[in-house]
Amino acid sequence: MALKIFNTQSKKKEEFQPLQEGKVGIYVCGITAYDVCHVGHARSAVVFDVITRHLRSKGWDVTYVKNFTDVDDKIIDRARREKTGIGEIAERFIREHDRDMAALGVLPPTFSPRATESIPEMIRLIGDLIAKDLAYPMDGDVYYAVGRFPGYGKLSGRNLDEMLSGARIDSDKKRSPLDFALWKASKEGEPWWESPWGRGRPGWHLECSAMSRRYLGDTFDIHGGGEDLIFPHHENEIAQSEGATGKISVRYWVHNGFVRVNSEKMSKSLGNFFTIRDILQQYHPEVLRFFLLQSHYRSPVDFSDSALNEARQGMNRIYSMLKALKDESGGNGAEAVSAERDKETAVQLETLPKRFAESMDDDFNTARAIGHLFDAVRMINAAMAEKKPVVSSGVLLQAEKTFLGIGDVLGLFQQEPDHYLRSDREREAAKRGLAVAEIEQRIAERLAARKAKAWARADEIRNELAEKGVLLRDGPDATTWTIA
RNA sequence: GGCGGCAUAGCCAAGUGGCUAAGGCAGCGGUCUGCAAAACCGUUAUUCUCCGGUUCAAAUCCGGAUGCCGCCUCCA
Repeated sequence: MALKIFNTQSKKKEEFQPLQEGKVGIYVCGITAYDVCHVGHARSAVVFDVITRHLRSKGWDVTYVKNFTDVDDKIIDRARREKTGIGEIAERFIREHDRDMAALGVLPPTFSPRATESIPEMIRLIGDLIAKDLAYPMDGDVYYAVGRFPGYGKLSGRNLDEMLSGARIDSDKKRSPLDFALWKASKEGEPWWESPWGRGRPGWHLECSAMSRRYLGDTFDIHGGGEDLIFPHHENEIAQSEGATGKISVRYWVHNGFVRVNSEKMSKSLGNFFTIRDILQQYHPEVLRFFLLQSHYRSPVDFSDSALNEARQGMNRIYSMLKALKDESGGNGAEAVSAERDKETAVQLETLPKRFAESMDDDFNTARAIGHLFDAVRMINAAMAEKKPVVSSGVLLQAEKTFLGIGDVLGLFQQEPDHYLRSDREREAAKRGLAVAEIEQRIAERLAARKAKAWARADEIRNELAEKGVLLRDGPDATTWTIA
């Protein structure tokens, strides 16, 4: 099966061929470490985590690089406000970032370079650009001469003249308003490094060119990031990298869509953001992942509590099936007769990984892939619901194995089903200020009433709990509960 | 102002020329159940924002309108 990837530059789905047989290099723009991450960052992280997992599941040896910007105006501002060093600020928020990512089940990249570790590479890159007359020093700064790079605008689909007409002048040091800083002379109290142009620090765009080249080479397979980075950040990266090397730098550009809140982009500047950790207090990390993966990575997603709750219900459906599967395979279904349903289910399960992989190969269509998953859920439930145990232990085991295998690619279903469902109940109960022990006490009372066939009493307790949002489910020998 | 994207059921969301327009959530009817819930079965868009056009054939391609969003300043 051939993998197709939508390339931002060509605006088409293209068949993906790694540069080197069996190996894939992927670079994703990470965060500027000056604050905790919000759900927008979570989307980018989860999307590229799943992309990387899928590439690996295809047998490729993936080198995944995601950087940290650890020197930047915002970091400097914050350090100043908090009367501490930029190193401390960056260190702190890198740690917070790593904590959030771990909680989200995002696998660590192969390399997580920090900008300040590649200053010599950046200085060399600037030197090459100046030598090629693509950059010019000016009073301790160095600027990229955008007009001298012929391909400028090829990623974002803009042309220089149009941009020039709308550009505003933000510095009189630049020859053209579109030129951007490769190196900034350090001002009083700012961090600096020695360079041929004096003490200063690197421009933001330069960092990614230097780091991607250092870890992945002049030309590499995939470069990713949020769609807000297309212009100017990624356009400038192309100008820098390709200007310096004369080679194509990135073969496939991949950009994820935004997380929105009430139809507006979630962002720091709008102030309409939710931090990852706040959301994870209210929802299981897999619910957040599932929510994000239910839409295609290039579409915008609208973030809301009700949307998360819908995702939560969907996850409960799958985990309930997985739990039933476990209960069943440990129980009397083990030596079942091989009925028609059994064969049907087995066939569907055999083809599920293929259908899943095909969806993923079609530009990482997780939404469709998840649809296939639910088809299988219904079938497995149907097989288990038949009166007689018509599903053989082999099929049950296969079902479990298949779901866990697919879960490895999506980063879902990693929990023990029973544990997941219990933690969901407990979390939801806590949100509503309900005590689990009290609920279970009432359920025990009701169970006693039911045994005595005191139905009125039993229903009274059930209604009382239902008013609080606690829904009961009577099993053969126990009553479980969930929250609406 | 320049450039670009999106519009599919009550809500979310796949599908980008031709089989019955996936799937989830919510709802309704049934099976099951002491009654429920869950699960299962059935059902919920003769139609894909609107108006034209191309085609034997369009949600899918083209033109126009309307609405929403993004980038052009830092931003995943």
